[in-house]
Amino acid sequence: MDWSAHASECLDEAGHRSGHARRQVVELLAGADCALTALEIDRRIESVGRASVYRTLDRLEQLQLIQRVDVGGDAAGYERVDASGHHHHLVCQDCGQLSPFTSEQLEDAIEAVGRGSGFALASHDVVLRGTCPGCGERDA
Amino acid sequence: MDWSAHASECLDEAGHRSGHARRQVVELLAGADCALTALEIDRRIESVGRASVYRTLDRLEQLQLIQRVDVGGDAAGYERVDASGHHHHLVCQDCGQLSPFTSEQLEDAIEAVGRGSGFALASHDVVLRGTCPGCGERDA
DNA sequence: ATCTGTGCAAATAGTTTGCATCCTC
DNA sequence: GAGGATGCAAACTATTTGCACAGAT
Repeated sequence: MDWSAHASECLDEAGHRSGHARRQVVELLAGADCALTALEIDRRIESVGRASVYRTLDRLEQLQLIQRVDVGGDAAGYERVDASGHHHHLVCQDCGQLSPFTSEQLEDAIEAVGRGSGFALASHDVVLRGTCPGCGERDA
Repeated sequence: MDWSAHASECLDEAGHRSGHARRQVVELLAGADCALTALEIDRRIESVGRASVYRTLDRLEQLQLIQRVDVGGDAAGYERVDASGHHHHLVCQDCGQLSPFTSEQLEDAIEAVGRGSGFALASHDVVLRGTCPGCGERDA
């Protein structure tokens, strides 16, 4: 089952109804490569009110079907949470492009911090900023 | 030399002048335990316009004397960059408290990701969210 | 039929900008 | 004295809320 079907099911089980706005937002997120901001989503979908985009994102986040990603810009990004894999983000300071990465070593280190801190960790974000290969070449 | 003197010096060298607002913002940040938002700073300082707070924060960030910290709330936090040490943040989802931590293992893992990605890393943020020991106890 | 989802418009919150004035160098 | 720093108020951007109505169950 793909994410969009899974998301719809979870929303239904949580007692939410399926409207036209919700379907479109879920659809878009299902096909997205990486995080999208609420405004990007709103712009890409005709005939859906901005408020509905925000409300749908809230519900999805509450159910942990999507995750908020703060990469330092003005607007918050949202991307689906895949059962398959958890990832983090590299942000290019020049072109603004967002690329995902994974690192077991990193996850291990975070887990160790959690154990040492006494906090019961629920989630975590890692954002690396720098110059991507493409932009680095251009400058050189 | 403490941070506030260092910051003033850097600002001067960058060609900025020292006014009453700048002095107060630097002073506050120098004594802060962890990140403060622009609005917190504004509220804590009488007789300084909000715009001056933002402008001073911009200049400090540009010179890398402070660092912006996004912990997921609505407002961005700012905290001084100490030569001594670089740290990250644990956020309690219940009480909202922010605590700093350091981890060499984590820094190593990040460096490794940088090498593997082709990105020239400039900076990075790590935010861990969970329940702090105090709030965990209270719930139990 | 009921009660939630939706769209619009207005309200809010954080941040930025324009401009006249003050004050540092 | 010149030019940056400051404060105020207005502008802006992202996000939230109130409300009437359409639509899902």
